[in-house]
Amino acid sequence: MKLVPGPLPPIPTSSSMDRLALPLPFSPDSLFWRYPLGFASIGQAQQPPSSPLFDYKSQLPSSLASDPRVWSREDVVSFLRWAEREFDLQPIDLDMFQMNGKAICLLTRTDLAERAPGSGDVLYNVLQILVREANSLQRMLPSSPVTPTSRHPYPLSPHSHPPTPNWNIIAQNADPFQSSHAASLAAHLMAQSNSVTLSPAPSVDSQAGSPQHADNPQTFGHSIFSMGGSNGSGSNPSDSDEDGYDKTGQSGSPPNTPSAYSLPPPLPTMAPRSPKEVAGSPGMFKAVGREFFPNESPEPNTNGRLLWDFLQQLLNDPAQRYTNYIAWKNRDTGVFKIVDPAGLAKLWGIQKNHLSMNYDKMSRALRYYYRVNILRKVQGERHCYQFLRNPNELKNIKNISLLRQMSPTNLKPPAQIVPNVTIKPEPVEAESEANRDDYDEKPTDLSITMEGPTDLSSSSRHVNIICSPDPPIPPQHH
DNA sequence: TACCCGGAAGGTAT
DNA sequence: GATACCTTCCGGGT
Repeated sequence: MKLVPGPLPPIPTSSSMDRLALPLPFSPDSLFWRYPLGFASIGQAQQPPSSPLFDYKSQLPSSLASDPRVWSREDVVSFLRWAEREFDLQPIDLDMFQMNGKAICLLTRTDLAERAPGSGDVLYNVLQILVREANSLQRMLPSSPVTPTSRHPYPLSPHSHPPTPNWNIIAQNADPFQSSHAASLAAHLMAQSNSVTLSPAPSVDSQAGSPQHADNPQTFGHSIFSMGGSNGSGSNPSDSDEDGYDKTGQSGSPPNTPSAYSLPPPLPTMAPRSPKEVAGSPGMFKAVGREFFPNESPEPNTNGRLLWDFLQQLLNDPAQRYTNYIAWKNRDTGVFKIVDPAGLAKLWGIQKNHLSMNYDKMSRALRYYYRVNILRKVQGERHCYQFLRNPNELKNIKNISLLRQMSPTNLKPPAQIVPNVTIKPEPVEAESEANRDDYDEKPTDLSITMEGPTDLSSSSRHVNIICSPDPPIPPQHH
């Protein structure tokens, strides 16, 4: 029986963080992926390395990396079993910890206590110490121009390491995002790192064979949102750990390969939008892009930086981890509902590095789409919108503004292809029918040849659609 | 109060 | 510099 690690300075917590940590698809993983500096360093970055490189680290199973944030799901299990033994903890329900190291590190003390009654504090403290030590070591590494955008599976050894961000700056000029700890964390880190760049998604193939994909067969590291939701259903943030890199810091994949973040396979990556996003990591995105999104892809890559594409990615997440935020009401007709407007806006804000994003602003962007016939509002239903364009079509239209002169294609594919995602909070069957009618009332361009699956909105399915230009129609708005 | 709308101005990237 | 695509702010309506 070891001494239980003593309490550490608490990291900021809030109900939002708690929410983030567990029930929401917006899992902590994404934050680490995007802001891999590590939350534990926030506010502590200026501190000297904390505890004496504590014993636990040396006593950890040899298979475990020193930095718990790089642990895979299996590593987490190993750690928990080790902790059980080491600290004579009550048996831990491993099912409650179907997550990778990054995810478990983001759990609050309360979260851990809930998942491991009687042991949460111990686990929390051990993890915090490990994280802190890892941070300390990394701070001591020479800084590099590499943007913190990249993930940091760096080995803790100072002798071999991939590019390392300057950890010292993390705590400076913090400008907390008020609404939630997660957002605060994002704000902190983004303010320091300018790194909100979404990593490219590994190819589906790259994910194959990974045991963690059982519940999430298609992972693609994508946006922050694509990370496994820690909703208890086994989000698999750990995917990235095995697939994106190995723990030695060597990998065929770029270090920031977030394979843990799952979004539909052909989903585009979020390309850096600003030079500063890539300034620190020359070649990073190019390399990644080449790896995961080879040029042979016939599909224009919108990279998830466009709102409609972003929404599509969330809607079409194979694991349906974002249905707490946005979900199809009728996938066939392109009708979806924003289940959590504020949360979705937050995600979008993080995606775009606009931390003050809210639903009001995001909805303004959605209304912008009215003009170009990408979206329309489902009348009478709050937070319900309808895609008027197939995503493939959109991606193949170089100039979206041209859509102003094009009527919606109004695809209405056979309904049997893709099961609709039902919105959990409220039954929508009747609404779906209503929406279908609503959909039908629009002038419909049927001059479309569809081959293969006729999923209107699934960007994860390659639907070859030949769209003939539609006769101009009067703008629906304006 | 929240949602919804759309004008206007501005920012950033291409 | 032009353009696209928002972002931000706002006044107003429901």
